Amino acid sequence: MTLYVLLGPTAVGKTEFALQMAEKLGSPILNCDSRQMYRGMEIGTASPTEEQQRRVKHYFVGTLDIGTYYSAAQYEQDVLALISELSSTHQSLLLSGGSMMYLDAVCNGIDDIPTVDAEVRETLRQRLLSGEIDEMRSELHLLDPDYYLSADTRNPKRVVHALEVCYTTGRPYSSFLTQERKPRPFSIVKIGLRRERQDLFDRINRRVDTMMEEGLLDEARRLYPLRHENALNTVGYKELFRYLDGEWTLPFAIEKIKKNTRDYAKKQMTWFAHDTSIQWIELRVES
RNA sequence: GGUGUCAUAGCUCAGUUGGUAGAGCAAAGGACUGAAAAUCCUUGUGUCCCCGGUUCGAUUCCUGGUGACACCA
Repeated sequence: MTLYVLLGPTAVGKTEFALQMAEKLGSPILNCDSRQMYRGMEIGTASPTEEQQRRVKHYFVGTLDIGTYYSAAQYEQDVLALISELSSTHQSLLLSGGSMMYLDAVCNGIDDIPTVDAEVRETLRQRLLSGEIDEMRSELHLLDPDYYLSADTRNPKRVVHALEVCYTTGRPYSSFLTQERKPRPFSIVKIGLRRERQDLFDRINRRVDTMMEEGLLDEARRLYPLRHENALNTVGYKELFRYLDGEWTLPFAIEKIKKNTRDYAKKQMTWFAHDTSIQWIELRVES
């Protein structure tokens, strides 16, 4: 069995390319976009349409309720389980998406770290909110000096997560990090889509305008009551929430969506650039 | 045609009482092991519109151009 992994920055044109590829391979599409997995965010995440989903069977699209906890590690398990099930009837399978860490979890595996205790998580979250980051940094320095040295301790998320693991397990966070690559019972072929930067940025800007025409603002209004859920800390929604809160004007929020999407695309390209196993396909400007 | 104001980074502008300049936005580079479309870090040399003058030294002051805008005819 061969797993084809189609990846690339947001708005590069993965969805349509994946459909054609899936039809050729006779494979369903295993989605690897962390935000398209949530139900109710179809416009803002440029999810495959119902029509596209009729063309090819999709997995991991709109399967989660907003507010459901999900992670790259869970995704790894779910995808591996599905692949093992489908591999009895398929020679080739197609995974497509741009969520870097999720892709990495499927292709290389992610270390087995115990699930963080919900109470510990909440306590640390509160402490962070009340400005105790310096104390938390000191605690991490004490509990896991190795990790403290190598980690970016200016990034609160890194400090918090490492501490979460230290407190729930009673062991240093770094003791769970093996750097080992997990073997897979199938071969992996990675195909990357890319475009000239200006072309990609033009597509992003245009796509945001199209989303607005398709009713992104209404979608955001509908989701507004859930705005504090992590799934909605997402480009396209977080900016419109600030408009709805009266902090930003609508044109300003739209410019921010475009800018943040461009930044996201850059971040994806930086990540993918290190992966020498990717075979790149250069897409050209469409008229 | 006359008078006035302005001309500085890709854009909008600040500033230098004369010692060659800095913000915002845009842009660029990077990190990443469990909510990652998240989170975090780094990056500002540009004929200071052009020619000449004064000066040890001009982007800054002066003459003359050119362009933009405003007002008056």
